[in-house]
Amino acid sequence: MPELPEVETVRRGLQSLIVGKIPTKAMVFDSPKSFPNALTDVEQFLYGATVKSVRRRAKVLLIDLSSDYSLVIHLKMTGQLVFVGDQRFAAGHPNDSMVGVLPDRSTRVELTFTDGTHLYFNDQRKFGWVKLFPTIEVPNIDFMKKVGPEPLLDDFTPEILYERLQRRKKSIIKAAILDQTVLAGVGNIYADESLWGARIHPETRVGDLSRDEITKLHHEIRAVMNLSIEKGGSTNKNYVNAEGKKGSYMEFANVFRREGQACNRCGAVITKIRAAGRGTHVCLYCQTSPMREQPVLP
DNA sequence: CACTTGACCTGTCCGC
DNA sequence: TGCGGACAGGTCAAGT
Repeated sequence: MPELPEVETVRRGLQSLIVGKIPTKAMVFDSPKSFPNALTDVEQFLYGATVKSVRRRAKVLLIDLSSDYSLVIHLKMTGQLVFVGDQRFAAGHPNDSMVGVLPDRSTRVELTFTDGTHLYFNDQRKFGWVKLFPTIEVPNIDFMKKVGPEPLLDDFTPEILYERLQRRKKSIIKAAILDQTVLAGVGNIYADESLWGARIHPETRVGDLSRDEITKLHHEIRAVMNLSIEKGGSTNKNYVNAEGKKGSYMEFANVFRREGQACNRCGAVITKIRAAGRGTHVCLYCQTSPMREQPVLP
C-alpha cells in the first residue's frame, strides 16, 4: 500500500478538499467487503453528517463526521482515495489527474456530497476497506490497540525504537521494522530505503545491532519519510494522492527498485534479494554495519 | 509469546 | 499469440 508518507499525503489533500462537505449517498460496487456496514447505519450516521476533519494513525485514515461516527479507511496495497470536484477535470485536464473518468473498473465505493462532488475509493486488488465506526470506538479497534508509535512525532526517540525492537530480537531487522506493532507506518519501500541509509543489511538479526546502529536507523526512518512527504509520496505503480496525482519520491530512492543500478554511495551494483517474505533491495558492499569490516569492491 | 508462511485479489510481466 | 508462474506498496490467521 501506500505507506505512511502516501497516506499522510492523501490525508493532507482530503483535509483541504472535503472538510465541511456533507455525504448524501454511498454507492458500493462489486464487493460489499470494501464497505461492509449495514445500509441502515450508513443512512443514519453517514448521510447528512458534516465532515469535521481528516486524521491519520499509522497507515489508516480517519474521516471524522458530525454524527460522532468516523469513516475508517485502509488502502492496503492498491487503494486510492480520489476527490473529483468536476467530472470534466478527472481525465487529465486541467489538474493533471492520472486517473480517468470515475467510477472505473477499480472503483469500490463512490461517495456523493450534497454539492455534487464525489470521493472515490478505488482498489484494484480489493484488499482495502472503508468502515463506519463510532469515533469514540476507533482506539478500541484491534489494529489501533496493537499498533506502535508514530515515527514522526517528537516523542519517538532512538531509545523508544530500541525498546520496541527488544520483542523481536531474533528476527531480521527488516521484518522487525515492517511489524506495525513495533512502530507505525514503515512498509517495503521505506524499510529498504532507511536500512540503506543506516548501512544495515536487511537480514541482520535485531539482537546483533548496536545501539549506534539503531540510533542511526531511527534517524534514517524519519529522514526518509519526511523527504517522501515533501515529495508527495512514492508512486511505484498505483498510488495517487487525493487529486489523482502521482508522488515523486521514487526519483530520490537509493535502492528501492534500483536493482542492477549503481549504488549512489559506493558505486557497487544494487542487488534484489528476498527477505521477510518481500522483495528487498540492498547494496551488499556498503550495507553491512559501521561496526563490522567493510567488504571490498570487486 | 516469537516467528514464518500462506491467504486474500487483480493485473502485469517474463520465459517458454 | 498463448499460457503458466512469479510478483506487486499490507495485514491477518494459522502453523511451527
